[in-house]
Amino acid sequence: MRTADLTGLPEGIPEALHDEGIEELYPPQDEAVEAGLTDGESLVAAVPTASGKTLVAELAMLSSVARGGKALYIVPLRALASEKKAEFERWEEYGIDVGVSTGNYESSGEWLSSRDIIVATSEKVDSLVRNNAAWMDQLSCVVADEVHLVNDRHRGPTLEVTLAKLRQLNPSLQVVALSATVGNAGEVADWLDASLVHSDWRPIDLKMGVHYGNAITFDDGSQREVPVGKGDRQTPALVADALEGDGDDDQGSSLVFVNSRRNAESAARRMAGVTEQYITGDERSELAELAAEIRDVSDTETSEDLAKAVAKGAAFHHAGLASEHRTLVEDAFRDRLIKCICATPTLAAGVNTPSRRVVVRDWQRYDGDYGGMKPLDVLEVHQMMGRAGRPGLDPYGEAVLLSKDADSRDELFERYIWADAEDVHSKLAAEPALRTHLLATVASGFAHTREGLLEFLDQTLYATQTDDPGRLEQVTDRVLDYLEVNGFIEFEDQTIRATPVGHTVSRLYLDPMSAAEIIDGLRWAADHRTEKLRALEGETTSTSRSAESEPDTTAGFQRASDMVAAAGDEEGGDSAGDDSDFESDRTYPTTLGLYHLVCRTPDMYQLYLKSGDRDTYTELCYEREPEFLGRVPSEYEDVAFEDWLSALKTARLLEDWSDEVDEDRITERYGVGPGDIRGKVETAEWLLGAAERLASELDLESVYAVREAKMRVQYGVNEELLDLAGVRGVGRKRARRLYEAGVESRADLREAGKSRILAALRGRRKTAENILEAAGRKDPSMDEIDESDAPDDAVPDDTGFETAKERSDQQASLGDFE
DNA sequence: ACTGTGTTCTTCTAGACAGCATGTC
DNA sequence: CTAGAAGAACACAGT
Repeated sequence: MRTADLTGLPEGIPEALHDEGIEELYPPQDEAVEAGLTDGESLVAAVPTASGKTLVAELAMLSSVARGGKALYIVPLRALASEKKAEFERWEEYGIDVGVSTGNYESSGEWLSSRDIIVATSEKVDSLVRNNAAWMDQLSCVVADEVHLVNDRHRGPTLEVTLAKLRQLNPSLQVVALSATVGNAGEVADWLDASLVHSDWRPIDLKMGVHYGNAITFDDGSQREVPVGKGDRQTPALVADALEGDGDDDQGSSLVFVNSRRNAESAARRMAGVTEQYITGDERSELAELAAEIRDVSDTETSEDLAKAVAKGAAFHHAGLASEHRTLVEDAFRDRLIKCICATPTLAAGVNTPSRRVVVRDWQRYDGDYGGMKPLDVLEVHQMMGRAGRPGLDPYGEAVLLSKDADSRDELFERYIWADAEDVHSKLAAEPALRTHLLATVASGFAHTREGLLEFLDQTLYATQTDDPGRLEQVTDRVLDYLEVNGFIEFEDQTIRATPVGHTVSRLYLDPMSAAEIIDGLRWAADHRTEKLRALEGETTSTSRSAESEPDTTAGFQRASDMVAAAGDEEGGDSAGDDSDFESDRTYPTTLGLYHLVCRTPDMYQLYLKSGDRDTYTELCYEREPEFLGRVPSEYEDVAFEDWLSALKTARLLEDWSDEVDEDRITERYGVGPGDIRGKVETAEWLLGAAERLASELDLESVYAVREAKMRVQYGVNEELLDLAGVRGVGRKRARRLYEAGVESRADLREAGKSRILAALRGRRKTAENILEAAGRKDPSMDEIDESDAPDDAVPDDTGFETAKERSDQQASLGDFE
């Protein structure tokens, strides 16, 4: 079918498609339209990546909007949300408004109700449903991208439940599910009452093969000679070969998939030696600029290593990178500046980065539960291989697996090249999944009885797949029991109701188990407050940081210790008995205690204990025993002790971060990348926010301590900098510099001498002006201000509460400010 | 003394969603 | 039982 003949789309769109060069629909797209895609019919499209799935989605959404509806596009990753948004925004000139909603980003401007197309992650959609977002019932079309993720143990159930809820809200909803080619796409289609388009067609040919000896053998029987130099260097040979091209061909980029971060980094280092020989003079200087940008992102070893590789035209890519790093690398690869990326599976599922050649170097990955190296799923390998072939650049894409002997070559053909992808299976019956979703289902009124819940669950993929409905019932009963025991729901005859806390937990998007842990911890703290404060007071260890000085901080910001008197006659303080008048300047619970509390929650992904860590953190555990909220498990008897230590390690990372320890040092100390720090901090921020909310709802005096802990991770600063760091344009480093220069608060920013401020900001006039403006200064202009006019006493020594060591720590961390 | 090469031993392991509420003198 | 690569540490031979 020709795009010009499409009907039911908003005016001008068929012509616009034509102008984009899309004159004819691809066969699978054609099939989709035949199946009623533009008439509001539901559809499951199981087709390879890059075979025009997005257009299928667009046709459905646009026609739905043309009929006066509203469309939702569900993505699995935040990064994909912004990618899709950018793509859909080209319809804005035809009157289509696009909005995004993810945890960390929401479209500016009008509220989402006014948008025609909304892009969101599945969790965000779930959350919006829980919070009864106003526009939910206006939806007429929902697109679920990468629907095969229902197979995912952790995140699959969310997608599944969310789709079920959306369909229950609007039974005539058009559901368009986009999936990779999976074994049982038909089952998914049955579940969604949708027709199925199943196809292996792709616009660019994909040749899959195995490299063994001195040649690649492809699935079409052809061979390509790729001699390997001595020393078993298959990957470099393949990367070099792709760059040689076929003469008239364009230089070919390569994507190399490996199974660990370390392997990605070391492979990139080696590939840099190859790509280096194929870059032109112009490219070299562009790459040098890019390398400088990368160094700018973060001042860590990871960043430095990446910059070094990039300068030579190669890069690595994994979740330890800061997201800015990832974007820089992905963009430069798409612009053909970077010739080779060595990546962990992040890249296979992430944003679109097509490549001439894909090398799947490692097809096994360590799996602790499995007990060794586990072969990757066919689906996963297919997704990696599907990245081969750049539209408009390559005549075909090549995906190559590596083997060292003839046997494994045959095995690889068998296992991955000739094989169909596995079936997807709902993971909904797992207890952790049901814990959250049953509570949410009750709390947001989708069901009020046990039978109602089971009826609702009957609309999920799990129900269409299972032949043992009893199992779901069993787990449901166990979970309901758990939820009742923990006070999140209550039974009244046959009806189930969410308690007020239950409602809050559901809306906060917490795993009920996390909420229970947090509530227990905070209550425990209330009960043991005096006793623990005494213990802490008796100590003179180096941990007394939070016991200092007057808070000259934000208005309305109260110390927990200020609350003691007020709390004296309240419930929370009572259990401490007659001791409630115990005086202390110390904040309780401490930040470490709170960080540990949220770190041992199932919503936090903990750091691994490496060799030696066990001893280090066991020692730390005894040292700071009074700070922990709840009983400390026994080192010798408790199996949970390991986990508890991992949580402690994670909590320590957060403590370092909020003690202004330099990023570089943190990455080194904990063996993580800059991206990991950001991730942990973000999660902690969210969980502490939730804890704050719970504490205030349960009338626990620890709200203020929790709030302080949250703000300190959020900005990554000590308490005295909280006010400054709240100013836009002032981060942890600038805040510390300003403070050291005697500018200690937002008010000081408005009043202090400009030359002093300018000097503290290293003479950056523009940033100084922006900051002053953000702080609300009337005359932010830095014209004619000379930083050298700053008075000599620019660094008043009023930070006496710090130990000498901490101080030098901080200064070391500031030395590299830039 | 320095350097290159081979051998053994230790170490370590992918990814990433979510709340809330907006600001100022 | 259901791992294997990287890199450090070490040993040794050649110059």
